[in-house]
Amino acid sequence: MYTHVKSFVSRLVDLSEEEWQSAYPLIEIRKLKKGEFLVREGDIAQYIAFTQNGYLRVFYNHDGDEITRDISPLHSFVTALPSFISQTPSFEIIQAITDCELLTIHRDKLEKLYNSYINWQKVGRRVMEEMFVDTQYRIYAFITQTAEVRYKEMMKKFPDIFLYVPLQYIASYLGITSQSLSRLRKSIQFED
Amino acid sequence: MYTHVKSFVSRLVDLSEEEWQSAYPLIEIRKLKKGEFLVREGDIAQYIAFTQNGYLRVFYNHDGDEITRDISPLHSFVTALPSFISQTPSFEIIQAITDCELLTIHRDKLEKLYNSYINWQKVGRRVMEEMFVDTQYRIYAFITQTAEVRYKEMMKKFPDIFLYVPLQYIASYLGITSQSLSRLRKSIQFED
DNA sequence: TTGATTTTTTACCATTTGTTAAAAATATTC
DNA sequence: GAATATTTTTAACAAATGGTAAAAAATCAA
Repeated sequence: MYTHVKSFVSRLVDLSEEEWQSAYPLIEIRKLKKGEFLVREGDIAQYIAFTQNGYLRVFYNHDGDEITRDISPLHSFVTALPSFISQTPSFEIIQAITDCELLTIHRDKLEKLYNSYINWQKVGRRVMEEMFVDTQYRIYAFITQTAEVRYKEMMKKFPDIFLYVPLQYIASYLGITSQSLSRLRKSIQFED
Repeated sequence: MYTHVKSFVSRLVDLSEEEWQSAYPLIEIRKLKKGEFLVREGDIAQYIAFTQNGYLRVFYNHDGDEITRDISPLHSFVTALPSFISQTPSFEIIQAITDCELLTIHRDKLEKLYNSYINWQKVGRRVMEEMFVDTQYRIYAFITQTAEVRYKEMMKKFPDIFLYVPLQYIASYLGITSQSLSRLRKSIQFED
């Protein structure tokens, strides 16, 4: 049940059995059908989710376009952080790209867990550090790489995502239009 | 002395006088002349810095080009995080753009502080959350905005940086060449 | 399966940004 | 202050990506 989240967290902080036991009762399992929403625009994000199964995308509406900030890798944490932190209405939307099974924890319960165990507080910090570093690398990619290189790197890093996620979302994640991605894919086709 | 860092941290977590007192002895003041380095390529980042005064840039060498990932706003935390976290040689370089006065804390002492006070652990988490959210906004900007808009937004948000920081670093931060920035500035000149 | 809807591809032209090289402006050093 | 080095600007052309429109392909729903 908790295998994936345990191995994710254990990589960052070594938690005692007691610390784990105190967390389990706080976790709620939530299933989303493809297309369903975890957070709608204007909602206050109450949950952080771990993707036990399936893929989520985080996006927002920008002049009628949906801008994809994130496509969650399998077995990773996802939330609309600006809303989750400050409990303000979310501009970010979280939607299931495929059927999903999520382990979620409510903000208030997480806060309590953080305040009861210094090690859980540490998990929160370490997870954030990792997410920050990942995002930094993505910024470096935007500065130094063409869309073609970003696309190829993404295929290498997340091959599974390409099996399940519509290209239009991938295009937006890469910072280009779906037409540009299509052209780019065509030109790659003839390379090898 | 600690006014700026205290107001930065207090915005995130409410710390007791005792918690502050335990932190002060760990802080080392470090002055850098313009051009000096806080972290060199290959160093292991041992310190996190708070810019009491002056501006730092974080960059790395990419095929002979210096790619600027960050120009630190006044009164903010700076470190080469990938190296700092994992204590591996840093590809990121931190250099003083102007004369700087930094409040620094050594990694081991910070780790001890984190492990002694749940509230300091919380500060670490909250700082990371903020940095992550800021970086997300920057990614949104890369996806949705032209370099011209990114430049204008940057001028609005950090007008002081333009007084002290060479344009070539700003260009790199914006993800364009200094030639493009120059052209862009010229075209803006005649708008109003 | 068929018809409707959504997604992806194609094509053409416009815009943005990169590349290279040189000139001009500014800062640094002796 | 003159000489040198560095930074910024300019220009012409090249490459990458966007915008628009429409067709083709794939997917979904009745």
